[in-house]
Amino acid sequence: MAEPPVHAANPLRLIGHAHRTFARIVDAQLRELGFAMSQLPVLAALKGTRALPQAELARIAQVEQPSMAQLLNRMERDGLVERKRDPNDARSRLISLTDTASRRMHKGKAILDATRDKALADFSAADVETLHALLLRIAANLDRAAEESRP
Amino acid sequence: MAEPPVHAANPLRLIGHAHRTFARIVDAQLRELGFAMSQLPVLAALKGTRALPQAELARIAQVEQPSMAQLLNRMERDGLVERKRDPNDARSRLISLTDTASRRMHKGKAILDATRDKALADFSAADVETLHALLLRIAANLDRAAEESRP
DNA sequence: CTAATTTCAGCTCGACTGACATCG
DNA sequence: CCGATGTCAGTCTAGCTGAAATTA
Repeated sequence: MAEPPVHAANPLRLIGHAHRTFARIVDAQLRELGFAMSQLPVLAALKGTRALPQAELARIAQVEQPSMAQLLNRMERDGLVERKRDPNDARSRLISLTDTASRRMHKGKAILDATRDKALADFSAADVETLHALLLRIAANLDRAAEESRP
Repeated sequence: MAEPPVHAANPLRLIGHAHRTFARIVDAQLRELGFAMSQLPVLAALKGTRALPQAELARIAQVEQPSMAQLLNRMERDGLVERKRDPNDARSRLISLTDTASRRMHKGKAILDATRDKALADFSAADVETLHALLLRIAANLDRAAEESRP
């Protein structure tokens, strides 16, 4: 007994497993392009608009600010983004995409979408809608819980 | 414009966000007890049964073997588990809980369950069932996709 | 003086690769 | 001797917290 994986009625465990597997598949394919999954929200946010400060990117990607700083360090190292001093605020540095990142990013998006489609292969439109609605409720509940514990 | 988080019709992004938020909340509370969320599957698997080899724990917790080895290193360092040589197989070492871990783990489980209940606060039993079924399908699709890319 | 922005240091968790030992 | 199995060692992402430095 107690042999099968212990999902035991906890959807949150399944959520974690799905997330890790998805990231593993996507990252393996993106690596050949010099990208990573975590970078895609940054690329998408910067594509087509003006340069943005680090804190704004952290807010958009929904990660903590130091996590975004580390991510941008790697992206700068890999030639995907540039940091330029903000002429109006010496504390701030504005992030913008390099040309190569700008040119290559649509391929990354395609990989992400293709893998998402595999994950949802046998889903009807109604299934996707149902799942999305349930996940939105969970996310809202958790965001509220997180906010309550750190006021 | 372009202000809202970019969930943009991708349930996998919502899954990632839910997973991180959940882990952050649970870990913050478990830290006060000297636990971490990732350790709970190990504690649960070892509670009440015989000692198990590392590879078996990795299978149960659904992480790769080196990840489990690292996790057990930290748990051994913190006095939660012990490794003893397997008398029947000199390659293998059997993992078992220490008394203190055994005594404290129910509190950890309680925290996990309480946070799960917050996440699913407004869910009916049918909602939970529906979500679970949808997630199982996604997990199966992704596991298949992962297996195909690494044969 | 206070608040905002970024940076730095240190930690956990997970993945991967490659090596090594041992079993059958 | 050989293939399979169990473990270990090293490196890399990606996230977190907490604290310091700079400047508005």
